[in-house]
Amino acid sequence: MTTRTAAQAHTAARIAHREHCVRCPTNRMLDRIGEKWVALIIKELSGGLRRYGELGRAIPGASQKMLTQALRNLERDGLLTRTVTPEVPARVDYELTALGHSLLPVIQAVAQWADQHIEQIDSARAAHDARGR
Amino acid sequence: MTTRTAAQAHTAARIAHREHCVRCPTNRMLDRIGEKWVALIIKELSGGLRRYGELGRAIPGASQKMLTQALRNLERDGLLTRTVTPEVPARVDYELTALGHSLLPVIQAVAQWADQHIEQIDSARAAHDARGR
DNA sequence: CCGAATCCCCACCGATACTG
DNA sequence: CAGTATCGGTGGGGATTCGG
Repeated sequence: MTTRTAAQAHTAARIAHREHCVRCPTNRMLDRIGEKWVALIIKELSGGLRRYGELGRAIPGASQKMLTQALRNLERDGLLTRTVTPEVPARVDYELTALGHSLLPVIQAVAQWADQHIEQIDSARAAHDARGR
Repeated sequence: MTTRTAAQAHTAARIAHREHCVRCPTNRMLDRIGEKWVALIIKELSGGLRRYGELGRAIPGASQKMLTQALRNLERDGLLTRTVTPEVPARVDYELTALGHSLLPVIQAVAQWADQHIEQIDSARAAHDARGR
């Protein structure tokens, strides 16, 4: 296409640039940590090795599918290990790696900030909603 | 329904419990921070007051719609202020509040961890993919 | 007991066009 | 300049069922 609108050219440039933004380490990790149930899994695993069923019971909100998916992603990224013990019934244990442990302080920093400021956020939101409508 | 399967009862219990998980401050903040473009907006705003267009140019990946949506959510939570100056052409400035500034160290902690460990994660993922298939 | 596989919905996000 | 309105595609995530 030799002819295209300015809007299209602008859109193309934005799409190209988005690749960089999305691949930036900070955003990649925020995406990963922000995934559903990931933070809870890491926190639960910080107490040591856990069986699949234990995790499921510790995090009742997660469906089996989501729990498995999150665990697989974390395993893929080298944040935890998955150990299958072929006995009957089957037994699968999950445990944080060194890399996974190194992530704990970060998550705890977020948790601490959240606990300290959640009331401010709630009241700010309430005030904003009350004024706006 | 006086009669329902054990599976249904279990599901109902999980749904009820999920309410607690989702409302936990840590997860709420992770959801908020993990939202698209939020981290980038905060980082950009850490340099001081910015106009809407400046933010748009600084974050070329975000569409107007997403940028506006994210800004409105952050304003609602009291993390930034939105100031309209009625001149021609229109001018709207965004600026972090004290609460918003207090979030900066947390985001930087995540960013720092990501920068330091992104290579480990990439190599772990590459190794995992190479083995698995 | 630990998943894999399947179906399905709707929430999110992007593109485009229009307004004050 | 700074949005709002609207439409459409996509995929995340939940329920359910089947296998080892």
